[in-house]
Amino acid sequence: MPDRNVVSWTTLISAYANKGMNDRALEFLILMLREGVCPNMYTYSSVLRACADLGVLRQLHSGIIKVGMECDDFVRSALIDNYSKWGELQDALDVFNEMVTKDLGVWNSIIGGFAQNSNGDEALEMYKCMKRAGFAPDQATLTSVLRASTALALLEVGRQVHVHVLKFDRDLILNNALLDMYCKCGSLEGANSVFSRMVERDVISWSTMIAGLAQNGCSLEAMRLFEQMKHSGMEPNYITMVGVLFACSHAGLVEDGLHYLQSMKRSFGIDPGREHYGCMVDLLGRAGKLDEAVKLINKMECEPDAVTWRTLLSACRVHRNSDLAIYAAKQVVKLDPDDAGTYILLSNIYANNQRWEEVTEIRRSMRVRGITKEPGCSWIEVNKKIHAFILGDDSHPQVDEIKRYLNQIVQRLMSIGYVPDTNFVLQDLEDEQREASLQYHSEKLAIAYGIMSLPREKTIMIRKNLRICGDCHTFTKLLAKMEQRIIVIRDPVRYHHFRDGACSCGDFW
DNA sequence: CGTGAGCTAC
Repeated sequence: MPDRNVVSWTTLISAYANKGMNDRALEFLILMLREGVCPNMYTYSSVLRACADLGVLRQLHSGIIKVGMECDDFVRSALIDNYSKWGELQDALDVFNEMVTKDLGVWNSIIGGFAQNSNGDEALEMYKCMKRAGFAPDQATLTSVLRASTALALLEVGRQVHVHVLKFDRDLILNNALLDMYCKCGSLEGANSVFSRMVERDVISWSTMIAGLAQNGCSLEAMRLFEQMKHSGMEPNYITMVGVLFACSHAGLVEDGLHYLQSMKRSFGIDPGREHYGCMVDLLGRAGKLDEAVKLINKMECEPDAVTWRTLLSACRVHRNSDLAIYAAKQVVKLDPDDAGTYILLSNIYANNQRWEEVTEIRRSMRVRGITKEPGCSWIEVNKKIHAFILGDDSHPQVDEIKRYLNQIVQRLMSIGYVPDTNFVLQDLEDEQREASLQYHSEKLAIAYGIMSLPREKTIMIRKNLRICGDCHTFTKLLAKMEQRIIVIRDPVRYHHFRDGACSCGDFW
């Protein structure tokens, strides 16, 4: 038998890891340990890449510590990366903090870990520390930082990052992230300019731009870009088609949507999945074809999930169909038992129909499960600082001034026909959110602050934790017209792009 | 001889 040293074992393990044959890679690690060959840092960083089980990861980690291999940058970076993949950020951070010196790869791993786990604040904080420690960001760093700015809707931070991106202006992944940042921060000018300057575009670039146009209320442009994409010879993928159907639904193109859904398998070899059906339910729902939407859900090859039913529920709300709303809401609750908004909406519908027993039952099951609705919170970026407004919380230093200003706005709007909307039956607002405090919903405060503080040409970009209520939606439409401002509110589900008295969602959300 | 980190979705 030939002599097998650590290198030959490692070569083998690394090859399996590269091919995604994770079980094989682990088997060979065990075999080599059994033969008494001690793994080195190359072995561990390869096998960590192949580890797809959190328990095994922890075992490997302790093994690594036993042999003193945890001081290697590659090994630590692989550990951080793998813990992040499982969402175990505390473990990732512990590994990171134990190190005295860190190389760029390790910084990239921890920044990427936070960015990918929607922990944008931490990612940006780490990025600052990294620069303070004297490291220059590379493509991977900047991509993660862009992702963090995107998640937080921080256009100004994203613009600053753009300056660094210029050094790597041929990096496709980085440009794609930049494109997405501009789209999600409501700057189609920025996105168009990046897209037109890219020397190379892949399917992700096109898909990002198509979805971005549609999200910002430019569905017809999105459809035109899709035609251009096909014309250029680029093959659409699963995600491209989600964007295309999303555009169809926002533009009310019922026929086109049905056509693409039916033909995408034949034309592009893509089987329609949950996301495509979701767009179609949205499309049919907007058009008021609720029965057809239900039929489509029943016809899906894949199981509908909570998002699918929530989409139908939205349609029921817009078209004021209480019976179907109750049915859809029950499905949502079944699949997502912690969704406070749906319980509240259901209870409001029952209350409106004097079905008090059901109201009591729902309130009881919320208590039992410990479900409470978190207060509405809105964020806005002004002078590179994030200002948070929480319903019923007056801690913003200028809160009195902002409220005075908001009251003036409301007065002016009422003089041109704004009537506060107090129909809450098919909304998920709690009792105390309905009355006097309606006037001070967090997005209204954030918008008022934005108008006070930002120059007229700047888009007012708000991020919200809950969906916008009907009254705030009407208020913002009228305000955008009266003040001639562009206002973007990004709620957890969709974008509302207000301009000239209209919203990109078409009053459907 | 054999190692890490970044992009699009209802």
